[in-house]
Amino acid sequence: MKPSFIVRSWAAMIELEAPSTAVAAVAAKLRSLGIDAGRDLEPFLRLIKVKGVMRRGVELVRTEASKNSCIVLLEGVACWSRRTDDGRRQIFAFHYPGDFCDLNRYVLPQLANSARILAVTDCLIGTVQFEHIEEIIGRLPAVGLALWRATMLEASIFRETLHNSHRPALERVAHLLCEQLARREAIGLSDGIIPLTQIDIADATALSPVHMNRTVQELRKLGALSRNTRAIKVASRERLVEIGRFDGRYLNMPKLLANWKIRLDAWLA
Amino acid sequence: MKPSFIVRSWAAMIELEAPSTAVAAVAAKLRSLGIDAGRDLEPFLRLIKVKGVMRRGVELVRTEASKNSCIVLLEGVACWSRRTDDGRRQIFAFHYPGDFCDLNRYVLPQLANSARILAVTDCLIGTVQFEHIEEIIGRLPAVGLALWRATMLEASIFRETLHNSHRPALERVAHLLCEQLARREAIGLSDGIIPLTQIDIADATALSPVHMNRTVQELRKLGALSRNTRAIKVASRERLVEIGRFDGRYLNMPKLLANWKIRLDAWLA
DNA sequence: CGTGCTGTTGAGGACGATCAATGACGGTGG
DNA sequence: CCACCGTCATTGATCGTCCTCAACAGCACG
Repeated sequence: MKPSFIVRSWAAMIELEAPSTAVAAVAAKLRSLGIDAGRDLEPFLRLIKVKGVMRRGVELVRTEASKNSCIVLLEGVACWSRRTDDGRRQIFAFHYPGDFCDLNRYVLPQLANSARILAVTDCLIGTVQFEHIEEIIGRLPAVGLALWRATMLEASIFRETLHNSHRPALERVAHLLCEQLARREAIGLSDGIIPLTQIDIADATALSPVHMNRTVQELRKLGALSRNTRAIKVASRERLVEIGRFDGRYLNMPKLLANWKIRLDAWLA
Repeated sequence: MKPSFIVRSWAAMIELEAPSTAVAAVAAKLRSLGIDAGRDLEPFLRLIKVKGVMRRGVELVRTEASKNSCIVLLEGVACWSRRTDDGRRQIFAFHYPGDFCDLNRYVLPQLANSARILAVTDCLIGTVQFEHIEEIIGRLPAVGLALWRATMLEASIFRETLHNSHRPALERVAHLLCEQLARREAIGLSDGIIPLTQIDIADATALSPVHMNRTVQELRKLGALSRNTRAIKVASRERLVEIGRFDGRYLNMPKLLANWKIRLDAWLA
């Protein structure tokens, strides 16, 4: 990620040289939440201030000055994590461009807890002031509902993760990778590469790195992941969906998933 | 639960003979979400229609007629569950009086999925029409924010459950019981009895009933649960909190938890 | 050209699942 | 009142998935 477009100005995002992919990702996300592209989208985009690049591994700290704002991821991958009792890192969910990383703080600030937002890769982030959110919700109620939906979608992902987390390692990892693949495709990242280390995935599935590695090898052997690279690259989406018994409807992206083969069992029972 | 107070009328809840404990529970819940008791509370309570008693084990079905409404639990215990691939029941969360069981359907109806609301004990339920929610949110924005908070609180519980679900059985069960205890105390149920079967708890912790039983026995041996009854009865809250390393701040009940001994580690790190 | 992180492999051990059987309790109907 | 039945609780034995420890290889980085 070249830092050429980093601007710390407080001017509006769309007036800046924020990468077009970032703007597109945020717009795609908002549209999927029901924001009217013609009327409400632009006013909201104008609230996003580009903050800058955060290096991989650092916490997306909220400085004292920006305590009353929340973070929008513009480029890269972040995660919502916490330390477990034994000092391990647990990853609740990954964030992709267009995601609001800590919108929960707007709704329940007193709950601000031990969770941390970490940059999993180098990240470009923006912020939105709480007061601006409050103002636009009052002015455009549809935006309020869209933000509510954004948090509900996150809850839906938590639920699915919870469901997934008590399944055997192979299915578990396959399912997680399916989700990441779908969410990346939803914002135009369709190269099939999932830019996470095996350790990242281990922390997100609560598997040991060792067993994670064996599981990845198994997925490669089964033809779901590519064998030609150290990176996590999906070789066969169908295979992965099948292994993970992935039913992506919890992600609220009907159009995208129309192209996917999806299990129907649970919905017909 | 005597059916004497069952009224299927559409008159407002507080004008009915809904048990006072139910009204108190709903009111307590709403107040904890930031509803102004003097101004916004009563208008909201008036929207709740008492529906009737559901027997233990049945699904809290939404009839066609009430498709556009959501369920408020008034008495008893319900759960949000799903069938796993192998036919097992998985419980995501329990519901107590005052909880909105499916408010998510109001926000993201298209996501209405394979999840089911089941009565874990006999339940008294009420409903609120979506149109009434929409109306009151428009009129009293504070109610809208409170409902958003309600869904966020649920998400917070999911997150904690996710965190908890990768710990050893003993801690896991102790933590779950702590949560149920706290949530019951919050609505005035302070007898220390948790009206769940070991099978219910097994389904909520993804443990086998056999191992669940051994864990319960261990908790009894450790003095956390009472040995004098078949029921799950807490003998020592302190012991249970200690074993489960329970930090209840994710529940958003600061006043209640002031009496609890709570771990501070994660918050100071 | 080391230094650190990530990926990879082997061996042993633990936690919890599974199978199977029995006991205890509550409700139902004769 | 008692016999019956279903659900829940309890116990023992075996087995499997995944963790842990330990060591090493490969790649990226300064």
